[in-house]
Amino acid sequence: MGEKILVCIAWPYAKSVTHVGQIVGSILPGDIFARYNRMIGNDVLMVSGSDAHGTPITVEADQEGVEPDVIVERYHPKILEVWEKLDIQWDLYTKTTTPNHYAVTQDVFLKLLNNGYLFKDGAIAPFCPTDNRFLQDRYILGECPNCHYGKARGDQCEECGHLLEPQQLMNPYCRICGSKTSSIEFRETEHFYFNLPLLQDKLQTWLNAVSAQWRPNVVNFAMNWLKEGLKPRAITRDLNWGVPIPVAGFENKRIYVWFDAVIGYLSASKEWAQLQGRPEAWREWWEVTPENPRPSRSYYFIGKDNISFHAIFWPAMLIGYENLVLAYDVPANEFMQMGGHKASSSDGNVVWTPDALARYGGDALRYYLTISMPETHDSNFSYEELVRFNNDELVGVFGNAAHRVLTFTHKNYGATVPTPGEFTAEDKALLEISHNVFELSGKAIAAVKLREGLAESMNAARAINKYIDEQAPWKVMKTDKQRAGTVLYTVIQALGALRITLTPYIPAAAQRLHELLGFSGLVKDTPWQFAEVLAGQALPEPKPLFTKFDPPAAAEPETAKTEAAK
RNA sequence: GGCGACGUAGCUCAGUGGUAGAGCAAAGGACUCAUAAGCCUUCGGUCACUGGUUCGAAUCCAGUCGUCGUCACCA
Repeated sequence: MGEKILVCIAWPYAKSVTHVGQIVGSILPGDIFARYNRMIGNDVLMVSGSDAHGTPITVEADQEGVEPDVIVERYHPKILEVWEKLDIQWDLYTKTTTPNHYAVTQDVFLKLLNNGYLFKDGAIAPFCPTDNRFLQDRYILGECPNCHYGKARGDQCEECGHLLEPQQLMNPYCRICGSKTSSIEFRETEHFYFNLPLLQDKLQTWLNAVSAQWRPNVVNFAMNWLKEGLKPRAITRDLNWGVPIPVAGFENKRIYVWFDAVIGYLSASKEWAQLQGRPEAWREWWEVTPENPRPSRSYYFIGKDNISFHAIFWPAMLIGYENLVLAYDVPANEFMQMGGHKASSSDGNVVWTPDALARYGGDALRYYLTISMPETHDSNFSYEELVRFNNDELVGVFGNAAHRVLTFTHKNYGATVPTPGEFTAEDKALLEISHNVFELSGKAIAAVKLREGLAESMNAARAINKYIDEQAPWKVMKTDKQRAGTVLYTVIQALGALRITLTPYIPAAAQRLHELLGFSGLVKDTPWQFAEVLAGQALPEPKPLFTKFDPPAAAEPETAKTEAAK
């Protein structure tokens, strides 16, 4: 058995069906990485789920006049459908409303409390007498003291961008009841704080040791945060939606979402273990012991907005809990813009994943999103580019290489893999490429350079087309059928290699090629290594691997705003 | 405003001290097995700008401009 690999993927809000920016930023890179690791024989546990406790969900629930759980239960099943169509191979995709997650969150809370990392402190918070509840900053509106915009929020004025404290707002009022007659009060309340300064040194030591290979934006961001000095951070709120606080006197408060969401990685691992019928199995990935100081390599696939939570707060929580494995790498991606502008679901400037899937399917979407993955800087989504990459590269380069050879073999060699004769230098060169692509692409994927890993396979596909043109088996066959058969055999070996190396990227297409080459079983369970396609192996009737698409109509908007999809 | 990442051919991007690269787009050519796909050739860049270090800078340093993120109640 190989190494234990823990693939943790950022938890999407359960208030939409996910947009392609979320897919390209964390879901897809995690899936590609996990699939590769399974194929090289590593023992992968890949988990995530829907985050139910985010503020946007309570805002939406308040607007609709329903319980937050109604919003969650509306979207969670739709999200599961998206994973199905996108071929995301989870070990478990759960949600933060499970009893298990509540229990694990409370356990972490109590452990940190007992270990001395939490403390209580008073705070002054805005309170609405009409609704009889404390208000979060963004539930308060008022006049901005800076630009005098009338609907500034308690945390920030959207008009001038000024960061605000609720007390600074002029004529503040409650966003829920809208009452301007009963003025907002500022009442005393009490909360638990996570004493991050106590963990500063241990965090620094850990980061210094582990981050040498991390992406520069992640390392610099985290290091800078530590350099400025950590401050205690409140982890409870005056809310009624979230994980209850397991301490007497705090019945009307909840653990705040940023604290419980990251615990999801641990709670999901435990839930997975229970579902396996091996409730202790999660320890194999998580539990640090003297004999096993690094039970697994854990990777956190997130967007750049999430670096502080995964490179600072969550590691601090794990250190405070003791004996749980810390991140091995946090390969945060930059953002994918939409039509040249920042993606924003509130502005409608997003492409919903189900829309993109309905139009072009999983292969084309996965391929395009990988090609344009924002690994080093922001990228940009457009349907036009998606169609172009599908037509030029999937259809034209890879699909064509497979189809031209398989149809030719089918017509002229009795639908079996021809028996090769002597190999020429050119044959050996292509066979060498077919062997090397495993190491070249694998090395890139292992280093989480996923675009590069895909490029290695596509370079091999280009080499196939070049070789076919140079060898011209349709010409050679007229005088030397044995020689032309050797050429076809050679190309089929190269296709056999690509059906494996492309599996993490476009699993459905790779499976189709697997079958077109006469194999049974699942290519995703095939080891990541060269395997000969044996001479004499029967080949089924060839079919094109991919479908060509018409370019999208020019007038068509780049971002769909279908209410139904959301 | 502070901090960080990024800014390279029309487009998407690689390249972190030694004579500027790939794919696509564009132009031309040879071929015909293939979803008129594929192959070959050509065209195309004062590497955001200014200054500095160096024998030598896309690459290191400083500043400027632009994009994005973050700054502790968005996650």
